[in-house]
Amino acid sequence: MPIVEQQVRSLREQIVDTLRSEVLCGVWSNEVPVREQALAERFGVSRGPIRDALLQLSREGVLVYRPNKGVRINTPPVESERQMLQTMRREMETYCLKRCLNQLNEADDEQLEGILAELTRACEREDIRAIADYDLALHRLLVRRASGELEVIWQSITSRLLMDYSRIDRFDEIIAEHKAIVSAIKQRDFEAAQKALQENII
Amino acid sequence: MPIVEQQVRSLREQIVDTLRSEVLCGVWSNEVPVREQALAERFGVSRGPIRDALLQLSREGVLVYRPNKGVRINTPPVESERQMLQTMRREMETYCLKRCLNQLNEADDEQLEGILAELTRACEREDIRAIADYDLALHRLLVRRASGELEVIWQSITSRLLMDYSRIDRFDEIIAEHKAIVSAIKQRDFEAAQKALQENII
DNA sequence: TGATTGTGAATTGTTAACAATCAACTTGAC
DNA sequence: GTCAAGTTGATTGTTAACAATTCACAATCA
Repeated sequence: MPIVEQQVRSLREQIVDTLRSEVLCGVWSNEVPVREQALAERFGVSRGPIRDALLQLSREGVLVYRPNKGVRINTPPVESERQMLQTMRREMETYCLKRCLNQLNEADDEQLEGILAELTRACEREDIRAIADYDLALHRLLVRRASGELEVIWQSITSRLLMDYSRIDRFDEIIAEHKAIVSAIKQRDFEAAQKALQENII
Repeated sequence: MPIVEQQVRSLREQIVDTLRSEVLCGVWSNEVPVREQALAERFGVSRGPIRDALLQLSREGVLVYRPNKGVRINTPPVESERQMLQTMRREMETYCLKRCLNQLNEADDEQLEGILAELTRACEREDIRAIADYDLALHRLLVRRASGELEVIWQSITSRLLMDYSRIDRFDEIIAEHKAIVSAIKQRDFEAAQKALQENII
């Protein structure tokens, strides 16, 4: 079983995930414009799926789309906006935790442990991109188990929050926080899990 | 000056707005599958822009996309999920109100009055679709003035909430509530406007 | 009968060519 | 030298044809 569940993913979704991961981790420069043709050649596909992916990321708030001018990387939210989005993310993940906690099974627990292990390894080698990916994968799992239909909204909020990736630094804290979350979830302890979640989303 | 500001809108965005409005007002049957070719012929364009629009509406939670199987209309959120989304919407619009209130100008006031007038007329002729459109247009104006980048998230949440359009019935209440909102905004009275907003988002 | 496997029409996914648009540059009059 | 209009190259927007996939239905076999 794969660590991160990977059902049938369309070409577009694979491209979206790759590009989002890169943008959020600051791999892309804000100066260099995003060109469809260049991306198409890189992924070995035509411009069609690339356009799909860019449109989706625009709709997600990662990129900004301007008619006839393509896309550019969005700017991070201002501080007050960021705080509001944080509040919303906490609200949403708390809801998802409450809703999914009692219907999680052993396979879910194993998957959480798997993601946690990968996250730990990513922290050890200080791989920012992998850290962000597995961090989000863990939270995403909870959202998905609660309601697949909330995932798109959750993703938009979280992507906006990650637009300034400044918080990814204290690696040991990241590991400790996520260990606490997984541990509480495995014990089906809602209060503890919620507390751990709140402390992780800062 | 148009009632609802309508800058340069791409073909795709026009299609998205039309389709969203129709789906949310229950014009579409949940049974009849959505076919790209049929929509393309209806709008007099090729399947490309239609695909773009359907993908965007999927990302918005109005439609559900399944690889190689097209899209279907999403189901309304369960009650607990609905309440959580309501909380988030209130949170967000309160923030937007606070942020934009003091930088609104007379033109904005006029626009709000214009939307309110259209909303009233729509209520009088009991045009559900127009009611929903102008209702959202009023709220959207506040969100846009606060932060154009929040609009996509706001739209996702609101679209999900409108998936069951059951609340659109007491027309006189709708008018009164929005009159209160616009009145308080024109006086730049944050407390009153917030209160009116909270009572409108139920 | 019931399950399974082909078969073909319908539908979505992808591609490449073409049209429309934009931005930068050149040209030329003043 | 400066500004305006025209030109050109690059980029996005749209289209229609083609490829891949799915679904319904019929044919086959145990």
